[in-house]
Amino acid sequence: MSQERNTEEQIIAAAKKIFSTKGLAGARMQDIADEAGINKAMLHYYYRSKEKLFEIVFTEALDKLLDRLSNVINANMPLQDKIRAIIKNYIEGLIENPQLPLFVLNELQQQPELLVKQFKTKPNFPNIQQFLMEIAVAGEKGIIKKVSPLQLMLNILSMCVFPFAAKPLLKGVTGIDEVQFKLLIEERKQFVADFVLAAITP
Amino acid sequence: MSQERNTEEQIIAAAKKIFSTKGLAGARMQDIADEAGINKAMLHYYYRSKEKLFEIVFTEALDKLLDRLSNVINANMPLQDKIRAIIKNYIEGLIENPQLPLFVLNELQQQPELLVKQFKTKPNFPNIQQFLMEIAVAGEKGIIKKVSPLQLMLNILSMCVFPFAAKPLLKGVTGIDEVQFKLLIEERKQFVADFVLAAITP
DNA sequence: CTTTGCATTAACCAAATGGTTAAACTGAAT
DNA sequence: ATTCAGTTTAACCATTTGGTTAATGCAAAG
Repeated sequence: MSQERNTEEQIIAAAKKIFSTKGLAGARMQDIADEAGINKAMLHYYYRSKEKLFEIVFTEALDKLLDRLSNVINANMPLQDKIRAIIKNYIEGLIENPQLPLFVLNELQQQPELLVKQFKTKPNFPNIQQFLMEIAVAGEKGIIKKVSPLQLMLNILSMCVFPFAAKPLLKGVTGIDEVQFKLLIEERKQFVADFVLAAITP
Repeated sequence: MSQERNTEEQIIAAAKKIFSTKGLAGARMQDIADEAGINKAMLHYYYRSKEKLFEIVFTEALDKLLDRLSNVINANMPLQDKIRAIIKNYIEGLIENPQLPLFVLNELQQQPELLVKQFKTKPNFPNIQQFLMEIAVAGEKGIIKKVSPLQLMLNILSMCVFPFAAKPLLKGVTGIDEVQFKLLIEERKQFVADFVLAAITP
């Protein structure tokens, strides 16, 4: 009985929320239990330890970030269109999970091994090499300027992700509120795409 | 006697190192004491509490980030040159403090009030409005394309800062090592500047 | 030499925290 | 109705952690 939702799922949902806002070190098991509306002991009953629970949540988060890339990065379409698609797709994904990047980036800096673990269990990460090659080839063909593929990809990613990571700073420095922030992000899908294409069009 | 360096300074240096790598929640007072080579009680003797110590370190870090911007952002030179200067200057600053952005961004998300506090005590933060106006004017004059000044500034900042925040991810995904990473960053000063100018040149 | 004021340390403390345990509850199968 | 398995809870435990205290060290002033 109790809640209609499965307890395990509720725990994961709660853990996701708490971990992604407070981080591994800052999260308290009690917080997660409260958020899930259950007893603290349940957490250990279903998931042995804080670390185990964290790993599940983190892996899923990182997975979501990488999957979002994979979907478009190796699609079969002209490079320019693909770049537009990547940017649109990625920003839209981040709108749904605004605090994901900072969470993942931060935990990854403190435990880089987590990435290795991810690759071992989920080898379906985006085929970046192929995408980089595509950029190089397009450069040779004169479809776009000759540019360092890695640098270009880094630029694209940077412009998509950074605003979400810097949200509080951005709000504080410019004085914009939540509504304006969302508007800014919405505009950004178009702006960044135009920006990148303008930069690499010969 | 003891060490030649002032104890207070040693504490701050140690706290800076520990806080910026582990964050407020993850840092242990004992770690800081060990790093400084002193007794834990000394930390409380000189700085009342963990929070007080953290605030000093954090404020200094944020200050450094913002100051670095201020220096160039309102200089008196052609916009194109200024953009080049900002990018070069900012990336060089980050090379010296690679983990600063993630530290500041992360703590800022968990306690946005820290920004307000900063503004109260240090009103010398970069005059962004003026810079944005400059971009708008340059757009009107046809010196650069007409673009959203805020979006442009965000793009520039993103491309400078993000690679440092995403360092472990970048290393893990591309397989590059520390040397190659530094090379990549070094190249980036030029690349990002060219990229931006190409994007906004009419 | 003694005093004085700051610096330093070891020992200690209370609260918080991750984790455990044993008992109680629940609903289905016998 | 009883049993039985999985679920849930309250109470408890050991360790960690931020913080305190009382005693000691020590260099300069008297």
